[in-house]
Amino acid sequence: MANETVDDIEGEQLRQLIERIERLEEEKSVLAEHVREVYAEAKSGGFDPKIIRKVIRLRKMDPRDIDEEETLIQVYMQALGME
Amino acid sequence: MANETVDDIEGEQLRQLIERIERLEEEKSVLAEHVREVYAEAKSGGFDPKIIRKVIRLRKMDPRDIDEEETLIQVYMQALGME
Amino acid sequence: MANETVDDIEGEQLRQLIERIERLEEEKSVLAEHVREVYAEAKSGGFDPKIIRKVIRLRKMDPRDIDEEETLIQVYMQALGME
Amino acid sequence: MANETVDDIEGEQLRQLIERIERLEEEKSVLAEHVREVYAEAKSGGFDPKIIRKVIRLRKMDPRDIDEEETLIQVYMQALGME
DNA sequence: GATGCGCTTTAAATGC
DNA sequence: GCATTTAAAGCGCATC
Repeated sequence: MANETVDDIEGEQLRQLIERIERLEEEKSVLAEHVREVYAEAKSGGFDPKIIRKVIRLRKMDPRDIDEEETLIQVYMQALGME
Repeated sequence: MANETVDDIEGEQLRQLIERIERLEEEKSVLAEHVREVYAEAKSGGFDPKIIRKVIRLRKMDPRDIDEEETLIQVYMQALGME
Repeated sequence: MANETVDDIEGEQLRQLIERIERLEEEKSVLAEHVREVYAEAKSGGFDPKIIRKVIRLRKMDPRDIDEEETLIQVYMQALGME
Repeated sequence: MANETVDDIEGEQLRQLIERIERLEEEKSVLAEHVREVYAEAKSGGFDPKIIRKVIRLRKMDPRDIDEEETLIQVYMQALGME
């Protein structure tokens, strides 16, 4: 109909924004489910999911940063007399 | 080549599992970025992102559960003399 | 002894800082355990812990802010035709 | 007074439970604030708060578990040809 | 140089 | 008890 109010229009904008978000979140959920399945598959194949997570995190980091951080931890440990 | 060891094979399995996870996580990141963009768009359009998040959460809930929860909160509030 | 190095001193500073943090965190853990116990007690007394958490959150908020937020949610819901 | 209702009594129970929780949470907040202050002090003394957090986490772990985990990560890395 | 804001990570709580 | 989901904290950036 012709007599839409400004509120109708804003309502329509809001609806579209929300539906876009909901659609994207739904897609994220599907992917997250797939990730869980791969971890389950890895576990049943004898791999440790926890370690896999740490390895993936390390692969995302700059090797230089990894070294730097490990070195600092060692320095602090030694300063504490923890070897 | 013919003389792959069991370790090679397991390494290959591990690599494939990890790469599948990394690919899925990358896709999730892209979607998450899109979600952020929609929220930014909503904000620039005068909508409150925080409220939008609450509305989306409410839309996912069973209306019956929403009522039930609100009622209970009211009961507890009154028991506390908080109106 | 007299020949402490600067590193010894820094190590000692670091140790003291870390031990202070660990002590404070330990005290926090004890309190958190007590909180869990009170929730368990409430539950066994027939109260719903989840609702209690929400009530406590509301009690921490400025009543003015609570109203404002609820109003906005209603406005958005109506704009979406969700009643 | 004598004519309290059951609801009054339950309301009183609820109030006491909630106030105990709020009191404990308040104490936790105070301690958390102190923790933040110690980290700030450490930072101004030239220590890296992020590394301190990691060191504290390591100190809470069983050294045996730390070694085991590091070893596994190395094994996985090598299986992936990441050194 | 400090403060608010958004994102990321870590811890807790709920449900199975 | 484990796994998922949710709340909180820390961190970095961008701004004033």
